[in-house]
Amino acid sequence: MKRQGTPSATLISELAGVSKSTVSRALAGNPSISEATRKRILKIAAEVGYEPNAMASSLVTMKSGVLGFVIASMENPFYQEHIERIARLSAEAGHQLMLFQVSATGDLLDVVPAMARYRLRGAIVIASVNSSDKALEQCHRHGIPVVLINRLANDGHTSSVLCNNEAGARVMARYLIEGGHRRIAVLSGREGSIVNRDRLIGLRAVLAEHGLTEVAELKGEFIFDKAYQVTRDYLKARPDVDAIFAVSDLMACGAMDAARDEGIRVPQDLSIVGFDGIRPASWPAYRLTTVEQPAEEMLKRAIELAARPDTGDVPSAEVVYINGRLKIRASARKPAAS
Amino acid sequence: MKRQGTPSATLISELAGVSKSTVSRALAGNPSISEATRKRILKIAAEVGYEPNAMASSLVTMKSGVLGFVIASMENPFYQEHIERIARLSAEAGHQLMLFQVSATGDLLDVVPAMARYRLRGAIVIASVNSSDKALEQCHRHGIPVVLINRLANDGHTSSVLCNNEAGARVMARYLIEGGHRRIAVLSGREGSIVNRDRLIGLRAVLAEHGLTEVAELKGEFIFDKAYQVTRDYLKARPDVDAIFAVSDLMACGAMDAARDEGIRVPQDLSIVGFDGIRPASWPAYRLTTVEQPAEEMLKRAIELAARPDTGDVPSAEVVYINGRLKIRASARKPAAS
DNA sequence: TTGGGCTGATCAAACGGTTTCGGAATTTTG
DNA sequence: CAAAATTCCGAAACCGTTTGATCAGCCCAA
Repeated sequence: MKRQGTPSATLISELAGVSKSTVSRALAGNPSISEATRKRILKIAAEVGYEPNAMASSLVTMKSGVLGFVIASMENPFYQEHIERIARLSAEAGHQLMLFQVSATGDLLDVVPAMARYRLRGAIVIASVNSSDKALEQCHRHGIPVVLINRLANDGHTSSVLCNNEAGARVMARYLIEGGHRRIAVLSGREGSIVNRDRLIGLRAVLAEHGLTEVAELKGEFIFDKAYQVTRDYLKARPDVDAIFAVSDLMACGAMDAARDEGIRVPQDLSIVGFDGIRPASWPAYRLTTVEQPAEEMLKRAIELAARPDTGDVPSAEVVYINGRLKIRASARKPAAS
Repeated sequence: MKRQGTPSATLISELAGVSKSTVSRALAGNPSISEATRKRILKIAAEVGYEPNAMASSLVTMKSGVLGFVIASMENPFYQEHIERIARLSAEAGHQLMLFQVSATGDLLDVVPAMARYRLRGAIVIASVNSSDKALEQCHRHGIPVVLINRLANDGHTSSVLCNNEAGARVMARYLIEGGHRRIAVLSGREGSIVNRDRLIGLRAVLAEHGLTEVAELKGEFIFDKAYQVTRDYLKARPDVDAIFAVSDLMACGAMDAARDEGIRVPQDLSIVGFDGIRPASWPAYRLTTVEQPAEEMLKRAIELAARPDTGDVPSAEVVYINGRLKIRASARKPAAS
């Protein structure tokens, strides 16, 4: 006897001497099945290890329980770290997660056909993937609600959940000011990125309130090596600078390494701060003070939005901002205790 | 007119004035469809943005194109870093990736029902997830070939692909010896882990060849903080030690931070080496010499094994070892140039 | 004229579930 | 005891594909 694969509901029905409708209802907990037969069916199903075929059911019910998660090949560990978080959260919400990867130079458009073929319930797209209007429009045509993380669309369909980057940058900026820093350089990311833009806006707003402007803008492009190199070059000339406000933790770590290699002590000679809350930033080599993105809440909201019950009407796009939290460690001089 | 969702093959067939069988065959490139109608159908399909329903086809063909990737909630960034790699590789191989997450205290068994419901083509399970014999047996009963990464099973069904941990440890050990190190401590991981065991075996074999044994075993449990703490405590007493052989990069980084915080210079006073090839280990803060796991090849092989064409017969389990590569950086004293 | 071999398309039956509708058996009610 | 209500279950249609069987033409040989 060669048993192969998972048994079907039909098999269960034969074993139990009932129809497959009954099996289906029994497993669904439909009250129109007597407790006795329900028990019996469940018992048999458990014995033979029956699991209903998810594809068959989503075929007939016309609804899918799988969410797409679209990532890019990227260096930033922020999203890498939270992929298991989102897997857990979506499992808790009763969804499966399917991964789609677009190359660094590619566009969301590259994976839309695959997403459509699997009739996704919804999709979550992280900031590092390029999502053209055309791609978003196609998703909409295919009936796949998409949620952008730390990015905005203006097509009226796609929702977004973002860390309140501007507000976070403000609190960090104020913290630096209170710590007595006045000559602040910024280590910025890729231009055109919302994350970069809003964090800079927040910083500059606070600086302006104090009649300041940044003393330099170093372009780190969100890349570790680039950030290291550019701040090392900058520091080599011993510029008159108090603090470096890095737009991401990854770049902040690069900057700290640059300072270390230049023999500049952090935070005694120079404060360095970041933004994101990646794991290595907490290591003793860095002890980076930063503002942490509330990844858990962000992803939870994103999942909710991506899996919104289909109300027939076109659900309007939502944009939700969630505040980050200042995490004080040792890489920046602290305000005098008051 | 409210169009919702992706059009079906039936719609295409009506638009083209043919039967849906013809549509199916046309898209499949079946030669029994004339070039003229094939062109016409393809054109219409493209116009309305048709994508075949993957669930419907896998329902009838009885084969699925989705691979499971089972991860654990874990600290080790090694697998985090390569999740996008595996997403890319499986896309190249024509498969989709579905993510399953088991909690740190959980077992593969927790996700087997979900895996079965989606009738996975195969599954790849990384080392940090606990996979009980029962779980593996259930996978087999459900007809899901599973491939373990850096772990072994002995049930005759599940394949494994591993870095050749023992060999890697040997080359690292020889490198240390050639560098003049004689008093070597080991910073070990969780006991019972194959990775830990084989790397220790490799190290000890080479030490024995030179009439040596390790001067201490520090238990880091594969956890950064633990590794930091235990080596810091160890170093505090200024033991007579040449080098620390850490069983993972993550722990090596922790050890380097401990040395730094103890004012011990690396590599002048102490060499520290790791194993894995995680990103932060390459940062200037560490410049860790290590042996890199050949993640690309390992994952590629794993995908091949997990997606092996179903030959009807039970495909026998395979175990493949792939050699790692010594990556020399600055955290260990180098052998004198010969 | 009959028949055989192609070509190009259609029919219908699966695949494994869910759901609507209806029906038999049993119980409650008049 | 008949009628009505209730309980429990089965038959069949359907979801969107694939595929084996079939079939209508057409060309050509016998």
